[in-house]
This record gives sequence, structure tokens and C-alpha cells, in this order.
Amino acid sequence: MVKKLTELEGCALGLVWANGPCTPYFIRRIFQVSPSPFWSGSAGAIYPLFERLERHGLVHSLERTIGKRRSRHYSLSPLGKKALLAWLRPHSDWIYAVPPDPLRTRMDFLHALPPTEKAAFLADAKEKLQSQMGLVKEDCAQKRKDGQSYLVARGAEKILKARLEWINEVITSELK
Amino acid sequence: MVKKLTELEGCALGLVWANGPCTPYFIRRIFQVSPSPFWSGSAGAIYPLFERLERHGLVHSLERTIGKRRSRHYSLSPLGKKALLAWLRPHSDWIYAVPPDPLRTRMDFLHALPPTEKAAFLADAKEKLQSQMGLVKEDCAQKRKDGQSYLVARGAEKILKARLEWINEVITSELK
DNA sequence: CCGCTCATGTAACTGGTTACATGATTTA
DNA sequence: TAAATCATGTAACCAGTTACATGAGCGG
Repeated sequence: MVKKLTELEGCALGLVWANGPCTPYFIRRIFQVSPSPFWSGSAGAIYPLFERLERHGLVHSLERTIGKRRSRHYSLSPLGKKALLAWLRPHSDWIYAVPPDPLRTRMDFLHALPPTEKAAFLADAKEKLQSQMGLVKEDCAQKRKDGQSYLVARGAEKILKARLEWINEVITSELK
Repeated sequence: MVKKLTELEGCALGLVWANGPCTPYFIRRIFQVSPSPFWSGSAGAIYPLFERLERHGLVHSLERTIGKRRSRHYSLSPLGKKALLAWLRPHSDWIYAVPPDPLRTRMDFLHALPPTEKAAFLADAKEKLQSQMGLVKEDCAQKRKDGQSYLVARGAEKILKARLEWINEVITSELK
């Protein structure tokens, strides 16, 4: 059996599948412009990742030289396709479980803050969530315009909306 | 300035703040029974974590012996309280950004699966999300009954509901 | 007293972060 | 042509995982 992939590995593999042969840098950019900071797209993560994938035979690479610049284009191997499908398919239920949320985490300890700060925190959170909502809506509209699938962006939008509703609930229940 | 805390460190510190002097094992259990698998509560994470916090002066510990069993009870130091507040307060916007979601991530590559499997995946996801919903609702009701704050559990519930709605949206748009 | 779970660890490993380096290309 | 940014890396570090070890207490 193939070693199971991390989220980053699976996702990178999926992006190679979707975009055809491409450079680590190309993938890196996709992560970097994602509205979710979870995908840092740091060079130190991506380049070694592709070396790893190649060592395991999930991708293979060709060196291209354009002008004076050398770069390495990776493409999915048959084994890589298999690994992608295995990663995609639900191996266990953790995929469906409630995902981590740093804001929700902090809410447990909110009353460690002095009352005025607590209120300020909540008001600030509401505002920041709304501004994030703006970003995601933009991203969603952009994808729709570009003819890309916007279902994932829609998912992000719905999550943010739920968080916002929740914060409002917290605010009213705290002020009461 | 104090070194910034990881999510796990901040949360552990918060739990010590909320529960008074307690053992790493006690904290560990809280993570283990959490409905979110993000908090693994593995021993290899928690015990070194408390040693680290103590080295940095954020907690101090007392050794207790009950019967023949030795254990170490950690409590929050003034510096630790400061660090907790700093962690709690919004340092930057990433707290509010759209959190990672392994299900959403996979949705980008769903059409790598053969059509029948794709449909099965979605149907399965819906079912699993509903069963997760059951768990979280239970958790929420339990906390309510125990007089604990259930706001955080409510947040988890709302998120799950949003994911479920989203999956339904995906299903109808895929089958169309 | 045997086996199971509780409770407290530890050691090796690893994926991802941070920070730095370097040369190519573009822009002012 | 100088400065900025693009593109490709690399090395040190570190938090958390996995897997193991060990003894205490408890239920049969």
C-alpha cells in the first residue's frame, strides 16, 4: 500500500492532475493567492514536497530551459493518480468531523479578558469576519467569471457566514 | 516580548487557567474527548509541551504523591496569564480567515473520480456529516446540562450545519 | 493474582516554517 | 544600469505524531 499523503501533498498532487505538467512555483502561487492562510505556499514546503513525491514515484519531472532559466516540470505518474484517488476517497471520518477554528478555540477563554476588552474583542471579530467575507465573495465572483468551478469558494463563503451568525449569537448572549 | 504560542500551547494554557492547577493528563483527556480530531491529545505532544511552558516560565509545577503514584500539577504563573491574554487577543487577521476543511479541499478534485464514485462520495459525505452533527449536538446538550458554556459547541454545530447545506448544494448542482 | 485500564512518560521521526542565498528577468 | 521582483532553491529548526515503555491501581 502507498504511504498516505498529507493534506498538502494530496492537494499538490490534485493540482498537478488538474493543471498538467507544471513547476513547483506554479503550484506555490496557487496556494499563495488562496484566501485561506492555511495554505502558506512557502518555498521550503513545496520544493522538498515535489522531490519527495518524485522519490516515491508519484510524479516524474522534466527539466526545461527557457532562455537562461532552468526549471523542473512535474507531471502525474499512474501511481500518482492512484495515490490521488486514494487520498480523495474517504479513508476515515476525520474528514467530516468539525474542522479546527482558531476563533472558536479562543472563545472558550474569552472571559479571561477584562469585560471591556471582551466586548471589544467580539465587536472586532464581527468586523473582521465581515471583511473576510468580502474577500471570499470576491474570490467566488472571480472564479465564476473565469469559468472556474466556484463550488469550493461557495463552501468557504457559507462557512464564514455561519461563523458570522455565530459571533452575533455570542454577542447577544454575552451582553444580555 | 514573549515568544508567541501555538494553538495547542495557548489552548493548554487556557485550560490551566480555567481549571486551576492540574496534571498534563487532565488536559490530555479534555483534548481526547473533544469532538474535533484536530486535538489529538497525544502524550507525546502534551508532556513535552508542559515542560516547555515551564522552561519559559509560563507555568510552574508541584509534585504530588498520592499513594504510590507521583504526578506533577501545573499552575499558571503571572507571566503565563500575560501570555494567555496575548494569545487570546487578535494579533493578526488569520484567526478570522476561512479555516481549513479537508472535505472542502477534496471537492476541488472530485471529478478525478469516475462519475458513479463521485456520486457515492457525495452521498456518503452527506450521511457522515449528518452523523457528525449528531455527535456535536449531543456534546452541546451535554455541556448545557452540565452548566458549562456551550457557546463553542454551538459554533461547531453551526459550522457543521453550513457544511451540510453546502454539500446539498454541491449534490444538486452536480446531478443537474 | 491476572489482566486491563490509568497515568506518566520518552525517543525517533517528519512535515512544514523561517530565513537565507542566488541568479534571471523586468521595470524605473 | 540600478532596483525590484521573479523563480528556484537550501539549511536549521521545531512542534506534533507514532510507537514504545513502565509502573500503579483496580475488577474479576
